[in-house]
Amino acid sequence: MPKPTAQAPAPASNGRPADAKPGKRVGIRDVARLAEVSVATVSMVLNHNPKITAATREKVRRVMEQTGYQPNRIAQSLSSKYTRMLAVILPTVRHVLADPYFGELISGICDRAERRGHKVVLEHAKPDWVRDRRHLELFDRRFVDGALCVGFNDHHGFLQDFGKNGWPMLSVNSEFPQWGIDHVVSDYAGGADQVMTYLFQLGHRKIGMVHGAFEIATARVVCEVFGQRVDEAGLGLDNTWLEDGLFTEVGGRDACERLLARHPDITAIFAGNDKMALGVMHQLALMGKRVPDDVSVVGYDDLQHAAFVNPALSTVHVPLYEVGVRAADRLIELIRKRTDSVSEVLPTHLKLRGSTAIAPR
Amino acid sequence: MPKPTAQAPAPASNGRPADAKPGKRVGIRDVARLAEVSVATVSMVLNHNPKITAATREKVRRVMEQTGYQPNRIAQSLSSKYTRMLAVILPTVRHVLADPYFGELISGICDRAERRGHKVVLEHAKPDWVRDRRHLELFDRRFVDGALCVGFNDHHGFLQDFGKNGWPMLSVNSEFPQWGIDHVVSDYAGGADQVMTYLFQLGHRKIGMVHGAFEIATARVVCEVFGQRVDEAGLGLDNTWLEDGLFTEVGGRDACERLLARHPDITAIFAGNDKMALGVMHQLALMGKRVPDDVSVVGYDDLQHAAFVNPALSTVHVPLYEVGVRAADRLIELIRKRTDSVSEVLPTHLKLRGSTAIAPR
DNA sequence: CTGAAAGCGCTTACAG
DNA sequence: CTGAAAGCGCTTACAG
Repeated sequence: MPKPTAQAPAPASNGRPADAKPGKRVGIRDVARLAEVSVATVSMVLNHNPKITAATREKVRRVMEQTGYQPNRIAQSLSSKYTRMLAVILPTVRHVLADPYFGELISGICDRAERRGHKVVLEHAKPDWVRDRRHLELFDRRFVDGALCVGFNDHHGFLQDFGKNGWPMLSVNSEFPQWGIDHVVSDYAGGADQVMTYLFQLGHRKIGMVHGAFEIATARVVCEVFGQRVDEAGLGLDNTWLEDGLFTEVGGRDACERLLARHPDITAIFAGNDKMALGVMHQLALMGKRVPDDVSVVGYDDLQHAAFVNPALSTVHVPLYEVGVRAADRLIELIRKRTDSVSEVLPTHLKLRGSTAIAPR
Repeated sequence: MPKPTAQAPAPASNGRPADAKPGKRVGIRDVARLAEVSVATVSMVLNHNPKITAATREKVRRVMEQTGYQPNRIAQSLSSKYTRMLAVILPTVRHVLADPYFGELISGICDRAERRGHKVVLEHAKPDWVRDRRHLELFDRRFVDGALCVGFNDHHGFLQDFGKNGWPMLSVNSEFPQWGIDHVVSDYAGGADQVMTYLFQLGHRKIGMVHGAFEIATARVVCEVFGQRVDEAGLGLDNTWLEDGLFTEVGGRDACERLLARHPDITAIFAGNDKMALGVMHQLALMGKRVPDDVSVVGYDDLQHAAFVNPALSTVHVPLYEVGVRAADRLIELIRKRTDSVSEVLPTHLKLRGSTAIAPR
């Protein structure tokens, strides 16, 4: 195995210029001295203050480069208003971090935060964490400038605490109209509407809905759209065509079983997320129903996985990564007071694959 | 929907005591004044300095409680040596954050870090991030006190930079003997050994190995154990019984196909991780082989998922969450100089489920 | 056991 | 356009 070369010529990028006192990191005053300007000037160069001449700026820049100077961000934060840190707060669901839904959102958040010079700290909102008001401590003790909350529901009343205390917080891909919380979400109603239009076009009239928990606003929205479209079409489908699938594979499977027991003539099932849709497909296979020949299945989310099942799942594409990106952007604007309220909706669209077909007969 | 009560009696935990100047947060000097001690004393109470009398401590504590005082951690960090932040550095693999392997590790890290008063910041080691030496900036600019690296391999030479600069860093569940990097890992050799012993006991003699990439030390180790045990047993299995499965489902599937094309009489397949094992099982089903009647399959990792496939996967349990916990613990010790070198190995053990059985014939 | 003072390394008015 | 000085909110020797 090739041994790595022990030492590259090593530029002064380790923070110790040849001409600095040994054992001492180079600070802003070293740079000022070497560049023959004041520390205020160096600071202004650092902060892209337009008052500085191009010439001075270059002179200072050169010294910073030569000395490998890196501003101490702790000192910067103490003097300035910002920490340039964002918190991502997650609920304590087992394996949140192993869930592609969260993975996509967080990836988007991290990438954009990084690009805009912010770091991301991860927090789990455990019951005692909230009880001890650690969520406020995040701001009170100046850990972060803002927070992004992902995956919470109506039972998480603590979300209101941020706004009450004037701290920038954004809910990511879930909304809380009852609490007036800023948010960046995707268009769940629009996606559901497209699904219904599409199923009608295919001739489906006996449509079941497997929904997620109603404490989640977006789940309610999807159900409302379902109910509305079904009523408008005069299909006469009552509540027995809706089942709670708990947002899980197993829940979806069981919901499907109940649905078919009641309505063996069902020709299409709309699931509130892809996980439940996979559970539904699993159950249909067990019951000897072919997808899509006998029953069409539509999911919601468009997780990576959904394209690789058999048949590939028709679903609503939710731009999770992009939602994360926009959320980071908007939170930073909120922090800088470039805006004082965020309510952004990103479009969703139908992703047609193999699990849907014309209604039988 | 029940409206949340608008306002609880609200203790002074919002950081603004009734008797403080309005608009000003309570600081250490306010506490000192109200408690009739010096700021030094308050600071010492804050830091559990044993020199402080119980009486004084209580007096100060009471004032802190009444005023809702929270120390500004930016100021604390500037004055002290520590930021109490840890970085978790991840490779740029698409969907790292949606991978249960990483999810478990990171959960362990976050939980323990939190318990020990540390926050976790997430970093993606993109090529240009490393090129711009942002990994060193993490320390140079005092973002964190230490770093935990997860999921890297022999191509990631930048891992050596931390040690060269004296920054605390730990590799989590991967090791780099060639670079002498501190690590907390699980016992891959031991697990592989148990698998081989078990397969021999079941009477298997024609055993195939689907391994992961060799730039990962643990993958090499598993293969070495496989080769060694097979040689010791005098089975005469050459390299044609090994196939690279790329650590993915699809890779495992393809590797299985190649293996069976060459050795149709194979009775057991050992896969280097669960993902590949699932791919193997998938392929076996396609080829009309029954698991475990015709071919036994063993995985490695024991991801949540492995217990829920059909038949449930026999695999090596890797205590990922616990590895994360220990890594956080040891890193903090490294930071506090309680130790100066970490090389910890957590035990693995066989988890027997339905995918293994006595060799046919 | 406690206090007065210096200092951590920056930014930000305020002068010039 | 640049500089001298105060200040951010703590901790840490150093006296007493």
